[in-house]
Amino acid sequence: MATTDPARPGFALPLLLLAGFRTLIDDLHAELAREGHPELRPLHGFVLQAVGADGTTATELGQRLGISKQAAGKTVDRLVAVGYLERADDPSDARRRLVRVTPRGADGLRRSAEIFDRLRERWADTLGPGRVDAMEDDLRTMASANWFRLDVPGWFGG
Amino acid sequence: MATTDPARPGFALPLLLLAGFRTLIDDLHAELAREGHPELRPLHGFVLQAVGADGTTATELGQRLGISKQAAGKTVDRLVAVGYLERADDPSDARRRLVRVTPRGADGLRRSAEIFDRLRERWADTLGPGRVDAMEDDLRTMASANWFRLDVPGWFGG
DNA sequence: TACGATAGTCAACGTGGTTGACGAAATAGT
DNA sequence: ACTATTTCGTCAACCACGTTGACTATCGTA
Repeated sequence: MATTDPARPGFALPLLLLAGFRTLIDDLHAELAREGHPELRPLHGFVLQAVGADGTTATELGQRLGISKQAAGKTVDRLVAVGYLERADDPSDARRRLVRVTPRGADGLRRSAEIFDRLRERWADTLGPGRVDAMEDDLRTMASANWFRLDVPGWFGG
Repeated sequence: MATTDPARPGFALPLLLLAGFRTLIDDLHAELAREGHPELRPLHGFVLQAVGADGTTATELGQRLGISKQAAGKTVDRLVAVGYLERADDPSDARRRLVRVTPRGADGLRRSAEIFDRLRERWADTLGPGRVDAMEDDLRTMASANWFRLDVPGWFGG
């Protein structure tokens, strides 16, 4: 049974996790901007990922992201406006409007994956062998459940 | 020089850091709600912390939080409305409006610190000795800079 | 065929952020 | 002592992201 070390206050842990997340995301977008994607916002990458290679619909996207279909629809609107997503009619169901990643969106997605890999290597090189693996494993243990919930702005604000 | 392990894709790390942060904050607010503070939102705790025991002004708060004075003022308005902050005139400077934590706000702050300590102990008990310390140390190494920037909703969204 | 379920959109609203403009008060400079 | 500048707070307009409720169009089925 651990007891609270005054030098290790509990509130530091969430702050550090947030700072780590933020550092990675900021580094990603700085590099993404250099590589021709300055309009991409942190949220957008997650949305593109959730749309996936096969495309989806706004309602399904909302379910994947843990937000309402209306919110998903509005987010798709914005991504369409900046050229990362496109809409198409579904010939087999006139109610549905397919949402697909454009070539530009796919390029951003591919570069994001590469940049994240490079950033992880940088962390691994700096921290030493096994440390990033251990961090990931520990986080997987403690945070098992709520993975793909990306309603961050509304969740944090309220 | 590390190279990318297909079983350890780089994009998992930020997701796990976010999930860890989110788990802690959700657990905190679930407990806070049980202890009589159901209105407190994730952002609010950080704002109360930034106001501090001595009080501050909207402009200074904005600087501490990394947001504009106008945004800080609006956030203070909302916290005043739910009874966690109060405003008072500064007798030595008629331009300034002092922002102070109310007794209710101080209670929420104190409980938050205790709950975070308990959550950290839970993590330490589950993960084993030294693991949380190591995680904190590693995150401090990698995320050194942008600690107290709490413009999360706008940063993430855009 | 008529009806219930589903997809998408519109409208109104709340929270959190931004910039620009402005008045009032403090401070600095002549 | 009187301007000139700076600073604090606020107002207004706007954007991003989320919510709920209502509505139309379409699909699938009893």
